[in-house]
Amino acid sequence: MKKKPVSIRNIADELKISVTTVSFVLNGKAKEKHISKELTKKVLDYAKLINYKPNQIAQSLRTGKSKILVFMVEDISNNFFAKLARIFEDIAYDKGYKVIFCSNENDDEKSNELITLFNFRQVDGFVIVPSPGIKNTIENLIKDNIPVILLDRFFDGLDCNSVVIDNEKASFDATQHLINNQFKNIGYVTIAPDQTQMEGRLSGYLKAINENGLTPHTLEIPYDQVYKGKGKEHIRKFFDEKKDLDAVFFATNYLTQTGLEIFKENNPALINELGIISFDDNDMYKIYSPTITSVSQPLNDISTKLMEIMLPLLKKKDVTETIHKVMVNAELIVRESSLKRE
Amino acid sequence: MKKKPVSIRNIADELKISVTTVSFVLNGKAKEKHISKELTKKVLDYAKLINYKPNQIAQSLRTGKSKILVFMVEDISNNFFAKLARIFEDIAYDKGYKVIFCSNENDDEKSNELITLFNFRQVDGFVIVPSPGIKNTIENLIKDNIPVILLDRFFDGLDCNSVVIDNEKASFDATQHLINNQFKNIGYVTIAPDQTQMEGRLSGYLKAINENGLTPHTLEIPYDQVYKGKGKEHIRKFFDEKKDLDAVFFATNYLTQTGLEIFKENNPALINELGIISFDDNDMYKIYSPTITSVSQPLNDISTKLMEIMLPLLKKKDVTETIHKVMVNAELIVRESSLKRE
DNA sequence: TTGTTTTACTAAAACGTTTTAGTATGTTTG
DNA sequence: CAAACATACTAAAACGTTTTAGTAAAACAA
Repeated sequence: MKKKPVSIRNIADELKISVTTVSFVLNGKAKEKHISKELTKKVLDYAKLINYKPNQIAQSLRTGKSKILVFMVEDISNNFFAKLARIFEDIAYDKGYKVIFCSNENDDEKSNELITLFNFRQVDGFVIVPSPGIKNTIENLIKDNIPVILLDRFFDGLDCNSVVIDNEKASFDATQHLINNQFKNIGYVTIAPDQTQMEGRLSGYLKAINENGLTPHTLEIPYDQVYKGKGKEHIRKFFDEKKDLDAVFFATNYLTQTGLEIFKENNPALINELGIISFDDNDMYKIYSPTITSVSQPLNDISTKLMEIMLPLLKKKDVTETIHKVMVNAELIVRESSLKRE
Repeated sequence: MKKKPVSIRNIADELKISVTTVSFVLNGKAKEKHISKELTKKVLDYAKLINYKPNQIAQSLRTGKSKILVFMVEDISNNFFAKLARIFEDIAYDKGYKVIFCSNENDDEKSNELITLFNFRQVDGFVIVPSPGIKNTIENLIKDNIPVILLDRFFDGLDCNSVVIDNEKASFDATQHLINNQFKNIGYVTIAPDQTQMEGRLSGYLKAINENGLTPHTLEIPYDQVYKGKGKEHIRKFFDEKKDLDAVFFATNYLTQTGLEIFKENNPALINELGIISFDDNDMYKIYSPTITSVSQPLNDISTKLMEIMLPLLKKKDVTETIHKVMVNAELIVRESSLKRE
């Protein structure tokens, strides 16, 4: 049966000293607390011998720190978030933190529910890909002095740490790249741009289109339509109506996949003429026919940045002391689909 | 600044009763402990009013239960595992459990490290996709009476709960399907079959080949080669040497992607003649050209089964009382790549 | 009336730590 | 030679629960 793990008490009893002393030694405060070298060594040796590991729960209760971080994304099974999570996980474990992942489906109610749940269960910090309507909840977290970093998108007018990519620039560059490759009628398919990341992507596209004196062709699909699986119909209709498009820029990975599905069904030949760029990369894009050009977010940089901000934040008494708003650059991975082909 | 959350003590003080009474009421033991209806109602109402949420850490310390489950897979950013995780997460939260995901990279050392870490941090249960050499560690967990369910693969001769698919059947059916479609020289590309799931897949293939009087053509890539990125070279060499193959069955998702990459580079036309089946589905397979036939694992069934086994296990005093070894059937999703095309 | 049972509640211990506020020595210092 | 300080350690409280082992009063039984 389950054997009881050794406690600090066992060590104290065995060595006939107090738990206080053992605790001091184990926490590296031997010097500061004037514990003699010999005793310190004895404690350390014995602790090692019996393979003592502190009970994290007891530690948490006493210190108020759980050593747990929450990493809340839209959908953990989405390739982009999964990859991010994987890297974040590695760094966190290294630093002695556990990570709880969860998916909010970009839904406010679910977001609020999860945040409340975890906040009451005393997690130490949050990384959050926020759904559109939780500005208030985030504000309250900050008021409660809980470390929060927003990821992928943020709220205008809210002073909160964030790590995002420069969506406007990435989108501008991608669009300009299509234009440089002789595409003239470039469509843009997006979900409703009511969040900062989508707003940035749209304005980057429009800026490039305008600067080059071209005409914009945009399709904005309401978010609920996408989740109801109606996205495909909208996109199909868009292409039916815009017969003269020679290129299309999909603002998310999911939209690209839906778009490719439609091309395959309706007009397989088209795919080899049309210029195509996808926001967010996918392992399969490099082996598709044609290979698909994509805007790739630097996953490693993002995760590393998140931790660089989070770790000092966890130590602070006042999380509003310094706010970091980090913007990293995405990379355009040029493949066949964005080049004029004969 | 951070306001202290309300505790059971606040309720007791406010209502001028003991914490014991409050605790009883809050735990639904009012009846059993003879707390009067009126007082019970008063407590409940007041708790609701001040939005009391118990401190989980204190509960954990007292009860020895953390309400945390560990879900350890090979790589959480792998589509198959990510999807599984997502479903498991949902069910777990529903039941009041949090889930910590982690990736062991199919490496024994990393597996052992993570299991030790979490075991000492008193998690309530494990779902583990085991790396090849941790039979012993798993055995020890069971001896310590910790709930464990193995996922995707298991160990021969170890009495441990497990949820796996019927790999042999799935693989046999897939191979037979190729044969039924007039393919005669069917190659099989796998990583080293030293784990039960790979063993099953290989033997299913061989069985179908033998029953039909065909010749097997197998490539077994050692695991370390794959992780070193040498997988591609092995596969390329295999196809160079086996010019007469008319079909190929890839035993994992990753191998399929590598294979497609090679076809694309070496002989793009081939891909439209060759019979191709992939073990494990991918969102992109249905929009590839040709669409790729795959063996798809029933993610929902698997996650549901895991929870069905886990929940009662968490209540038991003796986890070896009943062992569940569940085998679910995979589904062959037939697409263009496995049909003879002209 | 006395004893037993039931009802309605509570005091205090326990979980395993950390930390505050000590004590009892020995060593300097003026 | 007393006062101050440094050294080496410890008792006990605290974190917020759950649970055991009660108690006091009311109800019932003989």
